[in-house]
Amino acid sequence: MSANAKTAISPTRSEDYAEWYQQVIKAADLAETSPVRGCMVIKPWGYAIWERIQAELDRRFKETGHVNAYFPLFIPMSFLQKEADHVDGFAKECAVVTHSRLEAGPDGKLVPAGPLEEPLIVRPTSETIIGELFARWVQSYRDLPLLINQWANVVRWEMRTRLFLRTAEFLWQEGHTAHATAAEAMEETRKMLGVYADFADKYMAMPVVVGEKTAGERFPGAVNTFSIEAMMQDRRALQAGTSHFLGQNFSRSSNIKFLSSEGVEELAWTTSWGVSTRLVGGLIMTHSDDDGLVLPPTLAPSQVVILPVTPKEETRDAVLAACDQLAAELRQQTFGGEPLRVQVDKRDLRGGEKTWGWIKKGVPIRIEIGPRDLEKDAVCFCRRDRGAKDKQFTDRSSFVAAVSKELESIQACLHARALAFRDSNSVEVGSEEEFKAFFAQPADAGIHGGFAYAGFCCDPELEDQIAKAYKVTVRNIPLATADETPTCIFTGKPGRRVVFAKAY
RNA sequence: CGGGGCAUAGCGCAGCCUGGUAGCGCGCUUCGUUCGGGACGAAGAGGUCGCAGGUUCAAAUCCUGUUGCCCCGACCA
Repeated sequence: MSANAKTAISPTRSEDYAEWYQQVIKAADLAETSPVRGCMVIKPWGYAIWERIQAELDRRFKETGHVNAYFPLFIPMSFLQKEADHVDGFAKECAVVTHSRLEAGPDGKLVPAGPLEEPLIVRPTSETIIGELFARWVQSYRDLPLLINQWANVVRWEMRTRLFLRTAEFLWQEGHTAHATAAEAMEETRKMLGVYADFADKYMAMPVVVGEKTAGERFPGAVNTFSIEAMMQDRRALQAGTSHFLGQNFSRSSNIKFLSSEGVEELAWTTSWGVSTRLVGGLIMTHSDDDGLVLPPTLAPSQVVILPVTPKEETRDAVLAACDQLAAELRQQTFGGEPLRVQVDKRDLRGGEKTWGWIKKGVPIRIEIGPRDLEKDAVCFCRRDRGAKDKQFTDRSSFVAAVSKELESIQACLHARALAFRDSNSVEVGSEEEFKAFFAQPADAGIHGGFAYAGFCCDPELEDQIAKAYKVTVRNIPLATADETPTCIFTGKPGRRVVFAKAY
């Protein structure tokens, strides 16, 4: 980065959005591509964010009665085959294990040997293998509901990858539940969708549109799929989480049966729901600016970083001691019910370099403490959601007393900003002409469109044509207006109120 | 899987057309001067030029093959 650049990230969002995204990840040291095609390496700062996401979601899953378990990475090929739609959906992108060992070939190079009787696939998702186990575990209605979650990696052999948003291997959680009745399974599906929506909104400060997917966008094998959709700063939609009502499809294929209280053998009703490391991508594209990553305080691995300013050797020790003491005091404060995460950066680096490093990493509050502050018992601090030059001075004790409020304010500002952005790029569309005009705006550095709400008849063939013609898809049928029955802007038939957007 | 591009120091690139001692910027190390801020100077470390063959007295450079990456399409919970 050149010293006279106006922004820490180059290019800026408006110059080249896709490249800006890559550069933010690089500048914040979140992740990088690996020697393995399509796979990413998540670096400590990026992984710490994922750990924050995990911790909070795990807490919410436990709160709603779920327990964690772990199922095999490998799935016998025959399992995938049991559910017809499921095969169609995933067969094209499966990594397949066919051998059990390596041997030296004639030229001394290793070759696979010991062919397996039945090839194994690396899980692209675990419905089939978990279904097999559920069938063992469930005999009676007393065994239900079965509420299981798994934190795991999955592999989907993608053609084109982007860090966090689409990689061949990614980390996620997949909840899998079995219930005695359809109503209960549907309630579970909706409940977990709600957990995701609330988490995204409150914890990630990322507003989402909660709704049901159309038939064309449904999870392979599901009866209904629901999603949360967030608007990124290029106005495209990111599917940030999904929750599926699987009906009895997987119970039938995996034979998950139970004896009801009336002594009748019935198939269980199952659900599955997941979010992945894609959320980190969503986080980046929701809040970050042309100076790099911007983290909401809830998710920031460090919420406050203290930068000692030590211009003279004589005052150095006193400054460092004051920084440590301030850090200790700040750690007594809480945010979101947890002690503040505070770090003192004593690295022997030049001030500007250090400051910009933390700006690019997105730490919510930076504090600078120097000898002059010591004399005045003051602190100088900057909020990441404001400009890099926006310094505030206050006396030390009132800063400590107000720091939690300050973090809350940052969280609220980020959310408000994201919501305002989404709303200002969302329109109601009443006709096909308006639809065309909205999405036909000339692409400017990859930024165009937005969310278009419209009546749509949900005919899968028409949806497909629209996708081909405009590269726009129905993101979902928002639950908030699910009872409305507007006429379709394309056909005039009765339809649903849907949100259209270009999608990741 | 189709079309195009690229592969040379940790990162970004030049050199290739016209074969002849492997270079530049950033970063890194040391020293010095600076420093309430993305500094300056000096001295250093670091590369079998993606890989495998071929042509040649001589290959980063020419030829053939191969692998990987990027972009555009197609595909995509």
